[in-house]
Amino acid sequence: MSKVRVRFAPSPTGSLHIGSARTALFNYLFARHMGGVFVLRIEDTDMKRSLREHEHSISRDLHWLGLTADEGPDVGGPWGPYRQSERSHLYEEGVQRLLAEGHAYLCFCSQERLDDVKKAQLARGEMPKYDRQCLSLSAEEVESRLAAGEQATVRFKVPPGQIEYQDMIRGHLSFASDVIGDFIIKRTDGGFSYNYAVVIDDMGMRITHVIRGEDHVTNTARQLLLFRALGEEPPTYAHHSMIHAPDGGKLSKRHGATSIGEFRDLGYLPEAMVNYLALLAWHPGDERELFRLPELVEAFTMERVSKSPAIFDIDKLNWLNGVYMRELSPGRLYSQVEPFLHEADMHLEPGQREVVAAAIQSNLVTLADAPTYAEVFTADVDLKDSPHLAALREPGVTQVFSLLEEALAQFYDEYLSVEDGRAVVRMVAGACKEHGIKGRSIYLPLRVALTGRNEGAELYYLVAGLGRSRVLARLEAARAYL
RNA sequence: GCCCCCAUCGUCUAGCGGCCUAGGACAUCGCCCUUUCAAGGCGACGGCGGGGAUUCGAAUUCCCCUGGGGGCACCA
Repeated sequence: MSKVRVRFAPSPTGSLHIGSARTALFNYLFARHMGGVFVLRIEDTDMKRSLREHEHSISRDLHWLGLTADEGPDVGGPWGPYRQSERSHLYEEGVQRLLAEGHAYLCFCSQERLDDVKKAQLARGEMPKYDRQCLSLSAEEVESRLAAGEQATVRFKVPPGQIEYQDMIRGHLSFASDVIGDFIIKRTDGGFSYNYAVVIDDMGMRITHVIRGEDHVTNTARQLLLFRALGEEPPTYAHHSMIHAPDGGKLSKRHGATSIGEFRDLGYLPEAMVNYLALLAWHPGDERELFRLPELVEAFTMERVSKSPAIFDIDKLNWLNGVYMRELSPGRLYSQVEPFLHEADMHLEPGQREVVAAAIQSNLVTLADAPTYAEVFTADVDLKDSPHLAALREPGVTQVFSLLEEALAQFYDEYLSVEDGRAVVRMVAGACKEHGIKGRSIYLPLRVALTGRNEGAELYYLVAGLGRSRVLARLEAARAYL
């Protein structure tokens, strides 16, 4: 059996959508699992809407997800070029062959006539399809109209019969070919249609498995017919379901983020995206839920891809994002979170970075939440704005403040490690116990004095991450409210 | 209108004729841990769209209905 070759074939008319990203993921997983090759092909036949800028952003997003292609416009490969816009000669060759062998014919119908025919068919309740007006044109007439400078398209002559194939996900699929009209394969502007170009490319790039969205199932019939006419063996197809919005409809901007780039900007980790997208239509067969890319490669099989559409659920993505953020070491978490802090004009001292990262780690849903939780470590606090001052008026608080000052005096560095922070708080608590000072005079009062708030990270994180001078200054300021 | 696909908790899903009193995860709620917020642990709530048929037996097979989605371009 020949080596598996799959392709992900986006058209560069926008950024990478999460639906396309999942298609790319399934292609990647199948290829890697089978020890095959993952090809990236750019479908830029529509010159009007295709932008090189979009191609780059798609590549960047794929790379961010870890879905690197083995062959493609950036890395090359033996069956290129990998942009449809650079493959015109191959398409032309095929068109000439189809024309010569009677599988295609020239059509001179105007757009207006085509629209009228379609309208009439729709009115009669028929499936709209080309009425084959130009199929019966004589060679002489074609010749003379061409000579007269008339514009023509090339249409594929759809043969009668039944089209059947085995879909890896959907099983046996069958279409009557008379429901599809003679479709255009070459446009008047000289460009080639999607359904045709795809066949020439899948053929030329030796693609063995086509894994794509369900929106392509009816295209498959056309493509299969083309393969047959060209005398080539078609690839095996697998059509996965689509991603729906929470209301069951199409996923659109009004439901929030829809592109991979947006999710990245919102502070989601690629691990979470990959894991979530995989789980959206695939199941490992056991009860595991957490999968990084290599584990997915290992476990992925097409048999376990679901047929039914899935609704995008931000809550589960959020949960996964939290899981992966909590797995990061404080240092790595800080570097992930740094751009978001800077974006919020928040700059942490080197000495406090890891402490702060550790302090806020369990609060984060996305990296973008970091400034909200880290703010307490950098912002100035004016206690007179605090609604929690009553907490300071517990017996013994003055003494507690002094005990903290004393404990802190044993350290020289401005910022303490989490461990030293813990030790300081332990010292204070121990001394308080000796002096008979109760907990309610310790924890809340200190928290309010240091932050003005009544909730937040553990006290030892605050002590360590705030830094000696800030802690001492705030205790001093808080004395005015005792 | 015509063609194709899909259908288990709110959501993602397990289930491929008896292991189902339908399992897991997210969300929700409760308890525990924590003198705070989270995180974490434990638990609760919650589902086979409807109707026929096959079978000793159906969430699982078949048919119809209903609902949802996709397609029907000189777009990809």
